[in-house]
Amino acid sequence: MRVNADFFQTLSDPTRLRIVEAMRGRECAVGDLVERVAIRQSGVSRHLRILHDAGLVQVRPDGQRRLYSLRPEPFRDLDAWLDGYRRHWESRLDRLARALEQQRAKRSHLTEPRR
Amino acid sequence: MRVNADFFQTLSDPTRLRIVEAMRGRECAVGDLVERVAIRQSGVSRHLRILHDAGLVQVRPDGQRRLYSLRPEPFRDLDAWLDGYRRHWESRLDRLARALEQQRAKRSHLTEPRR
DNA sequence: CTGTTATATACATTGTTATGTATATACATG
DNA sequence: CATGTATATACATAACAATGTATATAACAG
Repeated sequence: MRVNADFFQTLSDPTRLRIVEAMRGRECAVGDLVERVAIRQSGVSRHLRILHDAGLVQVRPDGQRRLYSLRPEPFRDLDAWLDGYRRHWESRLDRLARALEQQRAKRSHLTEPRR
Repeated sequence: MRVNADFFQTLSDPTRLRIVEAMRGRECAVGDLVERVAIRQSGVSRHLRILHDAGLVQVRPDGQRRLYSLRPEPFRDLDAWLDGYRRHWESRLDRLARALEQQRAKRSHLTEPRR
């Protein structure tokens, strides 16, 4: 999915955004989410429907439950969309330097960027 | 500004998103934007008001015109918000490798002032 | 088959939002 | 000051979105 107004629209509801954040890194049944956000089950199901139609989540049946999880693509797409704005706040080099710094602890054999 | 539902809400209108994208990298007067998006001047002014209230744009008077431009912070904040989801699609190392590749071509140009 | 649990959907309601028209304000120019 | 240009805002309208209640579907347990 490409990033457009509909994508932002999907994340523009507070309850729906809470659902997305609750799903970060884990698979959730509808009932799990009802406990975490302050609305009725019907509301959660509707939000999940919207998220699914928008391609943000995927579903997998598990007995009588349905396990929802985030799909990676939309987030990757949002990251790509942000690329067009990155130069507003830092040069790619700065960004790279920061990434390198974060990385250094784990991987010391990476090439220095400039030189 | 932290990234919350209101932030996404601000970008969730197609016209408003077109305005943001039209302002990418350049300062625009209201009249400039009227030419680019298909609504009346009053509508553009209202959208700019919303973008300004949300902290996405800044204004600078220039005679009888008002020059709008994007503020960097919200985009930086969105990038930081995305951090929490990055591991869904690639490791930081993959990300770094891609950044390095993109950087290689432009590197000398960006660092020229320091040599 | 019956009762129970999990999830989805139809409907009504209420609140919000985008837009155009009309008007106001602010600055510029002569 | 008078006129023109650029931008902002008030108001009315029409479309949309989120929610709860009630109900439907589907799977499971016995």
